[in-house]
Amino acid sequence: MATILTVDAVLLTLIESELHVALFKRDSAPFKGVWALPGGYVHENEDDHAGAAAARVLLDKAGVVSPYLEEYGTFSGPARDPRGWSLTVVYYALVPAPVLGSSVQWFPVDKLPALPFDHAHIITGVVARVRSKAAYSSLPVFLCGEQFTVPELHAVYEAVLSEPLNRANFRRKLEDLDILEEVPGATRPGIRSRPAQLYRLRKPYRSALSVRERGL
Amino acid sequence: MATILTVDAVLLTLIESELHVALFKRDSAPFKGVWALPGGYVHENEDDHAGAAAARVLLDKAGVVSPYLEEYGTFSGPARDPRGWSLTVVYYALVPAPVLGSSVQWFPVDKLPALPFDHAHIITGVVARVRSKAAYSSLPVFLCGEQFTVPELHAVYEAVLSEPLNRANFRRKLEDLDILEEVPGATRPGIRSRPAQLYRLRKPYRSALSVRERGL
DNA sequence: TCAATAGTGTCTATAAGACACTATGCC
DNA sequence: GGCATAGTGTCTTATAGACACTATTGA
Repeated sequence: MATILTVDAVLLTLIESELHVALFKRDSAPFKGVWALPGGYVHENEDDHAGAAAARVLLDKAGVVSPYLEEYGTFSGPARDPRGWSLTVVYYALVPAPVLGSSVQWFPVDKLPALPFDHAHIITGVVARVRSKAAYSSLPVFLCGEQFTVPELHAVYEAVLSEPLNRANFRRKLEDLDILEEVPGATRPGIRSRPAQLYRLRKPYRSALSVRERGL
Repeated sequence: MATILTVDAVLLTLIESELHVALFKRDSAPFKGVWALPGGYVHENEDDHAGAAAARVLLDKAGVVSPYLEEYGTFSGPARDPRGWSLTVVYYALVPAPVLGSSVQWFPVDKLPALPFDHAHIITGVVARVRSKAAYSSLPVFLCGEQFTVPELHAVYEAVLSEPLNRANFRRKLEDLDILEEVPGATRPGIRSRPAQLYRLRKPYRSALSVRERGL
């Protein structure tokens, strides 16, 4: 069993209404110096489970503590890593502000550089999963900051789903979901227009997501 | 990296309208002789990926080639296996006829014996996933044989979801899904009643599943 | 012919989508 | 005051659920 066991993290954010993924310059072989997903070995003495390893990688490499971190699946085989048979557990996370470190860079998900291993394939799969989940869950709220207005969240959904959503119906379904609460008295000023009420996630939903029977 | 990497398979079937899971008597340590999920190490020279290892385990231990085999997720940590830090990739499969081998036995999913590792936890998760998927996909057809009648499939859905489904509406939604085709001229004789038309999955759906926006 | 289950037609209730309207703050 | 965007009320349309009916076989 010389199997290589790693975790990889697909960190996503929204920049100018486009999904972007965080890539890092690899600092060791193989593919040293090449842009790739942040990842690494599981550390048996510090990681309580594979998900903890992914969280550690995100913290170390991007300084990010993501409230939403979910397993996507595994990728494995004899050919995906030049070192031999390998298996990686892929996690994905959504963050609001694109935190920029020295070696991290954000790339639009449909304009990626050449990627090592099967990372292009992995990103394709995760993006499809996120888009699909957005249609029937509250996933996209994690792309907003702690506080946000309904029109802002509306724009985020439209960006992720890349289709227009009726404003009034969007509000109605948000209301039905009952996952947001008003921030009392707080509004986001409008430029030359009416300010919008600020909302935040209700506590029970801060680290999980809410699912609707039909789409949002 | 002395990490233990395994796959485990949750093989499910329906016996007398109850979900049952296939358990095997372990033939090696740890927990030798104890009922457990079929599983094992990945064989780097024969398994093209972790899913292939799961398929191999199912074939070797249960003689089953399941048309539907999907990854559920990973379970990992320092404590789940007495040998040390371990990670298992869990797959699940649904089969029609409860094939019985010498060392395999079917247990109702809510009346399991004491299980080693975190197998009880794994089964709970998979069963929840299967029940949830049944509500909006064609998953349960894999619990039927190659050919089946609509009333039979109807009963399977009711068993998995454990709630009554309106016959007429069930038929309408099946029709909308358009995943079945009539077996020309073939019917299942009724005892003292009208025989039912036999159907089978259309080819494109024989190894995948179809998803509805709303539930079935 | 009748018991029993297969299969269909149609009405009703609910939820989604469309759209027009009102409200409010900033220039 | 008027422009721009926030926020609401309501009509229409699609889909899900309920239910009653007809159809077909075997005893």
